Amino acid sequence: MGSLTASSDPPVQPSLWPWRLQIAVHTPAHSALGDLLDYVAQEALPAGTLVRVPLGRNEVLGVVWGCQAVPECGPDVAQGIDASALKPIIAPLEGLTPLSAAWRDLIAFSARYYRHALGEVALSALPPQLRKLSAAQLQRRFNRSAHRSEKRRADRDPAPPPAAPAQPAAVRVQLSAQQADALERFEREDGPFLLFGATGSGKTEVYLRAVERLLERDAQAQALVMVPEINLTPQLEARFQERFGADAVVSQHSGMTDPQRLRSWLAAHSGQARIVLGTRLAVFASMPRLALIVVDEEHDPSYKQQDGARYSARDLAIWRARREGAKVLLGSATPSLESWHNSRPPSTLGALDPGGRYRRLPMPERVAEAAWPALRLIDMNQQPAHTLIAPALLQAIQACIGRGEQSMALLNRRGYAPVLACADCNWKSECPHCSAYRVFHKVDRTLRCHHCGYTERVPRACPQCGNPDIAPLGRGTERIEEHLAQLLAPLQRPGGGAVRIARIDADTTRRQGALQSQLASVHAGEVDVLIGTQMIAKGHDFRRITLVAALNLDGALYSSDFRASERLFALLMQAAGRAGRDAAWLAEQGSRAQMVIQTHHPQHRLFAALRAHDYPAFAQDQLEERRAAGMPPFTFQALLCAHARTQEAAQGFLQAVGDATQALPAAARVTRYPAVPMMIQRIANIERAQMLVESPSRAALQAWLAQCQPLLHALRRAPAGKGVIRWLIDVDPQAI
DNA sequence: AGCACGCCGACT
DNA sequence: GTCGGCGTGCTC
Repeated sequence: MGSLTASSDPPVQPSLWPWRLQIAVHTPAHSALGDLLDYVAQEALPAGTLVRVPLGRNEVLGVVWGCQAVPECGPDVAQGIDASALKPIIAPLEGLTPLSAAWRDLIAFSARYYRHALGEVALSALPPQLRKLSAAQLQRRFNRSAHRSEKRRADRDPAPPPAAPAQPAAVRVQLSAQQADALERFEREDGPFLLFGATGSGKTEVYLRAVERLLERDAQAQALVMVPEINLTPQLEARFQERFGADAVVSQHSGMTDPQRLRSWLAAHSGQARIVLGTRLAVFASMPRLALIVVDEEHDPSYKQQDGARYSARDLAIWRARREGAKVLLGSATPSLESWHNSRPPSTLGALDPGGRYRRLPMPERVAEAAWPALRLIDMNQQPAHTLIAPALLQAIQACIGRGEQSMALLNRRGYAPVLACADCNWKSECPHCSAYRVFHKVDRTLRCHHCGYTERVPRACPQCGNPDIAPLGRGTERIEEHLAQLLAPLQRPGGGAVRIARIDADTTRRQGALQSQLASVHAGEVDVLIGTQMIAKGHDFRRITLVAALNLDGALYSSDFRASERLFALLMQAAGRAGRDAAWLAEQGSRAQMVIQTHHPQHRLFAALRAHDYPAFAQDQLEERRAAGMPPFTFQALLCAHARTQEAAQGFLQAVGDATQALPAAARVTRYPAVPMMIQRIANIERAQMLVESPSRAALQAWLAQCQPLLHALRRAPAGKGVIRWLIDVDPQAI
């Protein structure tokens, strides 16, 4: 290991090297390694420097977090580690500005708040190639990207950075009064802001103008714009590039190739990219001159990372904006109840309530007089059992087709049917590895487990009793597609020819670019009826759809998940927004957009609020319920989860941890519930259990979690941890 | 997380 | 007789 010393001076024992560094490397919280590992170096390195270091038998990437001269740090900085055993670093990555203190603070906060190891958060926030490539390969990439930006600068000659709008002002749409208002308040007041804008009210234009003014005002400022899903980045990217030029905008999301990600990361890190567009992972983008963060569709659950390092990109965006003195703008037609509550005006909760910390910017009207669709509920209790599509809905679809208009049907399951069952012996298509049914996919005649991926061909007869009569139960997108095709087969389109039905869901869009091309064919009018999952309700601007139908989204209404109705309302509002976007065209057609919902609970208050497109009424209702029941946002939650060989081991471990926490000083203000199996108890033969903890005080919950973590490590080693594979903590869980 | 070491089943 | 399964332990 001494062979890598940089100079040719007589060799000095590494243990005598004058600098000691604390370095974050990729070690997850459950690995029981400390947050920072100590190394020695011959030269001082500033915090934020990326370095290669030896770890075990490997060479890994690390981020310098601290650096002291050895005489100053004393003998016991690395507790329990013999100072002479410290290894020397291999080398810093040359040609890269160190990561800023603000970036490191964001990482440190995220690690602390979500109870992850610092290094795990830091290293997973960096582009993968930084970790994977050798030093020489990286050097080449750095040089190339520096070269590119230099060339670009030279080309643009004489050229200050690309702040000037690429699009002439005359072409730009005029702002509506409410857009101008919102923008003016955004400029004048301090944030965070919640842009509460109806679907079609022109939120995107407000984002564009906010970014534009920022870039005009400050020749170096950078803006971060986040969207919930990869699918939504291309269209947004197109709009931003049209406005600001292709060079100014880069994207960051997990659908990009590794080289693309490295390039865009470097462009943002160097300050050369003025605008970063991305999904939740972009919240960690290194942006030295960050001045504005936009979180579009802030209510979307996708902002919460659900596996690995769990974090809420929306909440981190708020924190980051405050730390960096940037403005932050959350936008939604159906804000999360948290954000709605945080933006409440003073005194909604009583005379002493000072109101929320956010400013609410309302934009209630849709632009260009896009009308709201008329809402029609179909009571499925009045229909024969197992009706897939009620006659009234079918007639509406037929009428639509007759007028040459498009319709769209939403349901929440892909595949043909969620279960296959034997009528005789009660066999069901359970997954052998998970506590879930395998879904019947008719297209390729398979049974597929949507949790572990286990796939088999559909058996010819019941595997249990040999009965050949096995039947699908319930409905998925494939089945509705087939059913509608049968129902509509006799019908001719106005121009002649059969009705054209298309299906869009995770199965039809698996291929790269498949979604884009399918959407394009809908736009081109090559489709009469579109069937799909929630995917088609999000953000896509269908101009010619006049009928939106929700077939079976009911389950959410009386679900055990207290957030289910909030999500359903958002989905239905979003879906309603898909209909009748092109008002002029509608008027010309002499028709009106409509939304049809099949439901078993037509009396539910959610529908009354939806009919009036009255989100505030719905939110108030929900918030009162949540307050009475002591649920978020009036209380703060976390989940302790354990994965184990057996359910008993998983629950036993959590219970033991829970019992041990009783003695903790922080236990007083925290309510702890018993360990229970997770919603899907077993996935890929791993049993999962969880324990909910709750407190009216965020700080109390944080203190409790901080004290609990050492117990998790200790008990994992004790008899109580026998059979436990891993544990994890989920702060502010999405679903419980 | 990686990656070794280490102790038990079906194969050249 | 070995190749290889993943359980357990270690990394500054």
